[in-house]
Amino acid sequence: MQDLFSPPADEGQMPWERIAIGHQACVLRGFALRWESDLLGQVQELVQRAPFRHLRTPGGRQMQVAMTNCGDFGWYSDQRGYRYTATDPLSGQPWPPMPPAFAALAAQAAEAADLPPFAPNACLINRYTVGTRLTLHQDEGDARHPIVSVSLGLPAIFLWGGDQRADATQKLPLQHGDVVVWGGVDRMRYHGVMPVKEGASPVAHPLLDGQRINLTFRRAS
DNA sequence: AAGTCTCA
DNA sequence: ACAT
Repeated sequence: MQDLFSPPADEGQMPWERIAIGHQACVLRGFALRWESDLLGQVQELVQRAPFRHLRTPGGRQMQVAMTNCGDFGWYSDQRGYRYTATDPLSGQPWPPMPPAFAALAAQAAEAADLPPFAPNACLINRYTVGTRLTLHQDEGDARHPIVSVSLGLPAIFLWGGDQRADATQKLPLQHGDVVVWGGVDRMRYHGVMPVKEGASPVAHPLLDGQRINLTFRRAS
């Protein structure tokens, strides 16, 4: 078993690139590639304990993105509103614990983004099938800590907006292994995902067959 | 408004 | 623009 907190031996073969998208926000292209095997294996196990499901927004609409969580808290939404829960309302059981490799990736991404030490206690796992989108929104949770967002599988166009919903948006192409980090003054910026287009999966894996999987790390409180 | 529809 |  490999030490999850040490870089793999072939780290030099997996370069990444940092692109600024704000004062305290950036895209880390390819940053998650060296965790690919761990991430996919762990997500498969997590989903058996806490399956993907379509949540309802307070407006009563069903979300296109299917979601589940791991960690001490999970993001949840229903007609009563958004909140973080310690247990999965579907099972009544605590959300599955956050795998050490997840926490390590999130911490190292925040460090690579020149943000203060980050220890997430919530990981939202999103599944986008072809045609699925996510409209502009702000991430809840403790805004003193950043958001780390990991893209796996099909590519997507990330919408990166401002502090107001009506602010102009940039379209950022995200590929398998890319990580977006936003904190500090950029923590509450609106963001979303354009409808995911059909395509060939960049990696042969059941989880990524015709799908995009996104991991979003944060501190709920 | 973490959604969907309609119009220009 | 619109609703729960």
